[in-house]
Amino acid sequence: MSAQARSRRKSAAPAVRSVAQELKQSRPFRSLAQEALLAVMVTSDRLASRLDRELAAAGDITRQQYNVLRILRGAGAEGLPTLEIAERMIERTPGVTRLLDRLELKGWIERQRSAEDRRQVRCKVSRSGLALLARLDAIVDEFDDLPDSAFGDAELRELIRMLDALRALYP
Amino acid sequence: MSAQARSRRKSAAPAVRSVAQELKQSRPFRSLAQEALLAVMVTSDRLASRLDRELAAAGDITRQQYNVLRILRGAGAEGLPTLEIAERMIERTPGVTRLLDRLELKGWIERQRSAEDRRQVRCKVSRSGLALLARLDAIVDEFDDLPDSAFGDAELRELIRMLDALRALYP
DNA sequence: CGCCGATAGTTGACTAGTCATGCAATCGCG
DNA sequence: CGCGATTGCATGACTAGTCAACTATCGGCG
Repeated sequence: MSAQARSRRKSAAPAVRSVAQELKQSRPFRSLAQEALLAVMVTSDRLASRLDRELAAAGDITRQQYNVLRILRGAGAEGLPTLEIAERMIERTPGVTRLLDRLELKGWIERQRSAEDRRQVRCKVSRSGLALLARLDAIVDEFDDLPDSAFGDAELRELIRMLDALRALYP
Repeated sequence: MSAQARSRRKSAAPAVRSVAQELKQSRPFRSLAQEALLAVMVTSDRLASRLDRELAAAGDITRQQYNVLRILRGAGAEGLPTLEIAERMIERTPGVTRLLDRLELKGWIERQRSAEDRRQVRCKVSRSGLALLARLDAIVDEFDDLPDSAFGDAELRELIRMLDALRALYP
């Protein structure tokens, strides 16, 4: 199958810039592998900061805070203990504790020590947190689905496969 | 060309885990596009934190500090003004100023107000900074070239192309 | 029962990135 | 020439992520 299958480009094409150009890098890359790794990281940064801006504009919330709210919504009425949230975020606990502090301050979550195991702190989305999520979901969905218009399914699968394989190289 | 051309897998395969598995995510993704975006970000995080650990172990330095040192080495004996460094890092100035503060404290760079334009601060790698870089380059090169053993050139080119195209969607 | 190790979280001290502000040096234009 | 706009950084106040150390609770075992 052709490389650029169905990449319908916009009228005034937004110019596909290479990683080297984005970085104003003078010298070329040592290897294709190096360029690929850098491309992954630069692309990720761009995606993340774009989403950060949209979320901040729409709901004065950060991406990580949004993620925690979604995780908690998914967990239902009983909520989740702190460490469980940390695991799903692939992040160390201390950061999560403080992130939850901020979420609680803004009134988007509620926390209370578990009765069965008093070491645990159960966290759940508040009513206003759910309302916020409802507003934000549309924005995030639109953001997430943008590639569908420019890539075919086969291409996306290929991209995902390569990224999964790449991760497997760095355990 | 076949999808998994020459992916020589190791004997006891390191198990290719999907993004969903990494995240302990219960529900599947809404779209392939969403999965791809998440794969980019999760993979980037993994790569970055792996490299972070190796650099910290080898030279008590962070990835960003290492990047600045490399940029300055590339700039030669005259060094670069602060804002120029910031541009090449795709980062806002305040962060760079403070990063340079820390680099100077550790003795890896030297700074001084430019004579021609006294608003500028010229930064250059110190002798000890160069020595550090020499030690670290081997480590980073090895890290960067790892994918060469698992991917073919055509695959890497394809990956890079898709990531470039993806970035173009989020200007 | 009582103590000891494991588990759940919090706190402190860093690095880093972001925005808003402030200030000094330089440029440009009348 | 001089004065206002621009440029180049620095500082302050946040969010976030990391490691190390500490507290409180639970569970199991003698």
